[in-house]
Amino acid sequence: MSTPAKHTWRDVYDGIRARILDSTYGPGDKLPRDEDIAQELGCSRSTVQRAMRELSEEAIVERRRKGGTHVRAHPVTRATFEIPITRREVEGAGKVYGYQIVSRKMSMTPRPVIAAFGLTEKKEMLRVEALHVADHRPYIYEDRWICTDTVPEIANVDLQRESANEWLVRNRPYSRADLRFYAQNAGEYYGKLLDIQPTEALFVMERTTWIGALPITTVKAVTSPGYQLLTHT
Amino acid sequence: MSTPAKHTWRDVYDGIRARILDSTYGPGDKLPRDEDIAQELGCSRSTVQRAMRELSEEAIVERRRKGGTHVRAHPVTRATFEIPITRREVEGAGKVYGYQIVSRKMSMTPRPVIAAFGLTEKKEMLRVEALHVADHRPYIYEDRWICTDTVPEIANVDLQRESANEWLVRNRPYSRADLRFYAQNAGEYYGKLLDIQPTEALFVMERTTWIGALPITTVKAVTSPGYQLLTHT
DNA sequence: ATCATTAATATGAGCGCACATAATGTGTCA
DNA sequence: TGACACATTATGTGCGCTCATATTAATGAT
Repeated sequence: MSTPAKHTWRDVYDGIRARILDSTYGPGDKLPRDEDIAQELGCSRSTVQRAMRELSEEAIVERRRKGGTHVRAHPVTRATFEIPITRREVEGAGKVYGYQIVSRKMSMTPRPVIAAFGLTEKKEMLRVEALHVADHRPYIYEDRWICTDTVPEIANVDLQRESANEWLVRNRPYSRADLRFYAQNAGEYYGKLLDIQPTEALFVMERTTWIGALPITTVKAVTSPGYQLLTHT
Repeated sequence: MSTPAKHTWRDVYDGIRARILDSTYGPGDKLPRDEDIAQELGCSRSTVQRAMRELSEEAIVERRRKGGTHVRAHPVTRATFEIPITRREVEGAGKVYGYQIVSRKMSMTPRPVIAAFGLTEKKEMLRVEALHVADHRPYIYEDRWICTDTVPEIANVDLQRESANEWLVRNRPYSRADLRFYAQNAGEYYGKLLDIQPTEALFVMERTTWIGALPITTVKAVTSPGYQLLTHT
């Protein structure tokens, strides 16, 4: 049964996707060539290609030159998260944002920081510990290392007024970011800082950024209890 | 200074991106029209469009019809994660995968499950609790609710042989997925199941899927201590 | 049979054109 | 001044063509 009147790439996308969802094409199956689909649907190959690229980017389908298009045999859930600047996140939730620096000093990078950046040896960097506050309650504690070789200007920035978070993101765009999520107990240290029990389970986000091959900064953001990260969309 | 010899969309992409990274175009700035960029670079508008779409999808740039293209004033970190089938994740790490069902029975959905699906009232669904094992140690405990109205065949599936996880993903593709990450203490219940102290902090992933408007399944996957989720790429 | 070389082929990309769509700004009229 | 209809304009999409690229499959030599 041919299905004409598919002219927009979205139509094609929906059509193919529907056929996959209703198991007309099962996992591992090979789809027809773009050109054949185009002819069947009465549209041009470029339109089919546009639809296929979308399906491919969403990990629904796998494409290989000469190999053709296959429904992914081992589906993966691919999810996109948006991690905004903390101040905007707090204000976006209708809360009062606050920020205070806990410490700021030059130090030699400990092993975990060296590993995060993928460096070969110790280095002196600026370490900034700060607390983000929402409605006067601790929200996120961040332990940040900034590579002063890459970002020397940071020495002259008043980090009381503007968080390192914001200053960096607005002045030092990165070309690569690594993210890492996990859970850990508050312990005595974070317990005191966030004003909670040391046994509490905390959600932690680690973020490391580079410009080209040069390290910019790595942050360990320890969220207060109850924090959740949701998929965008 | 004009920059000719930009012919592939990747070249254009890199060029624009470099100009943003080195602050030639700062946050909020308006970029030239696609056509002007095309002319300057000596390529066609469609090539510029291709590059721009990429920048737009990566949240580096914002495009509006008639409004033009602007560098995002408030950059966000946008990260993509891939969450594979647990068995493949374990085997991919070179470990021995095991799986056992803890319980399986029809029950009325509790409030959190109703909320996850966005239902208006209670419903009877199949609840499957199971433990994923890596190298004979507890790896992930999953507490899953499956909507038997949407997936009646699940009643006849031998979930001892194939995890609900895998069966569903291979037989019931979803059209929408919601994800939620957070941390929680193991407590007595999860402590016993995962063979750890009740005070341990655990990383939890909740995943809810629909086909169209119909609920398929919602899972709370409680990972064992030390689990980390990394960005793909 | 085995391996290296070569041809065939499906997807990827670029171009130029036309038209669609959605915002924005402008002009008209009260 | 303010509200509303309308023209303008930058991006979005579709098409048909061409060539590039990556693989697979066929071919031939050893």
